[in-house]
Amino acid sequence: MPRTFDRAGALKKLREFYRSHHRPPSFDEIRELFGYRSKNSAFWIVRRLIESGFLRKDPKGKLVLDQLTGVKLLGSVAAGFPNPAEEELVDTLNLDEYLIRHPEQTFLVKVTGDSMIDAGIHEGDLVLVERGRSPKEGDIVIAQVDREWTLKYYQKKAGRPVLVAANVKYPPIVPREELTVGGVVVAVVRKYK
Amino acid sequence: MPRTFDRAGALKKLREFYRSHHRPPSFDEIRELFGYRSKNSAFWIVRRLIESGFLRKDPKGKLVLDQLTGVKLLGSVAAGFPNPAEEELVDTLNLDEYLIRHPEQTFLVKVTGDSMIDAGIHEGDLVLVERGRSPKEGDIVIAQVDREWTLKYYQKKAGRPVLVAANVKYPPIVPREELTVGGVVVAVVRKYK
DNA sequence: TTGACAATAGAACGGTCGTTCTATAATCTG
DNA sequence: CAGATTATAGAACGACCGTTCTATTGTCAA
Repeated sequence: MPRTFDRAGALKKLREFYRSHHRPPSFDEIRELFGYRSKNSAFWIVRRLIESGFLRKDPKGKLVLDQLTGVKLLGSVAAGFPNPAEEELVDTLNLDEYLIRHPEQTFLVKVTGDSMIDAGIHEGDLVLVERGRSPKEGDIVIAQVDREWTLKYYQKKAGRPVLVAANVKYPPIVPREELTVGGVVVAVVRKYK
Repeated sequence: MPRTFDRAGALKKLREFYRSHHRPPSFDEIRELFGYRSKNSAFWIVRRLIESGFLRKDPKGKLVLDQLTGVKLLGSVAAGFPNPAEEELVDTLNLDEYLIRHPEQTFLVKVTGDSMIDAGIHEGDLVLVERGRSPKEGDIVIAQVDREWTLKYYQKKAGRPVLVAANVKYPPIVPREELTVGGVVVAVVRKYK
């Protein structure tokens, strides 16, 4: 192993392995990945990567490739456009970990209709909904109205809950009976094309 | 091991291990996870889970817990609100895998300003940008205008590229010189609170 | 060309891996 | 209660794991 070598390329290979296998590679698999004939060479690659802080090990000695599933988070648009090639990145973000706090109570729902259009939630978007959380005023909730489930702002008027659409076309809804809230919207995801 | 046992609870434990360790547990770790004193018990748990299709193994015999990092995707809102406890779920989705096709060329940028508000992209949202892709008409791009980077629709007028905001406040921009496109927006992510 | 050093190969180690086998304990059945 | 059945324990296996050691090859400078 050279003192300096292609760290980016090496990490890329490990990342790809992790992405497709959902586990870190063994040293023998690393050997194969890099085309060596001796496991020892893989050992040195890993050693160098650990020394330079790009890799680490468990208390149990297992390789940990966290941060390798994430995507680079750069600064804001207006703040000037940083070059991702250079190391000006603010952070590395795993979208699942970033958005989902309680995986067991969270699920995705596809949005139909335009009742929340002014809140920037369009038809076809996916909303991340967390169940079992009591909504606060201003939260967007998924609630049952007339046997139908819809997205609405959760508001209060004279102590009673009111469902308000983010669209002038739809009037506020004051539930007559008990209001059934399916969950609170914690995030919106829109994929183009 | 009973013929029927708490599959949901078992999977939850394995899921939690995977989430925190970023690798599948060994049989000894499974034993510990479930409070047994013999690895053999862990072996039977795994066997049952594989038999019932909740777990599988590599060609190399390693445990694969894919789909365990994801979040349940249910039907659409208007289509009625399915109960996630029941097995009516449409799919299980890993957000990273769903949104990011080319991890190396993709990065996140935080949005400032309101130039794309009518496209449902608000200040504070994160946009997933893919570099090195030539924009098609109608794509949202991150482009350089007067030394500043902004989000705009990419349009063509008389064969020449035009940048159009999704906000009547901002007039279309016809670049005088070469248009520098930093990337194409492939997704929008908004997190509440 | 020779010597020094870096990079890779290859063999060998103890440890942990997944798995199987047999033994014991717990539970059920009649 | 007896006997059968099931669940767990515990020991043992070969295979592969990460690691270390030594040998070989390759590269460069003098």
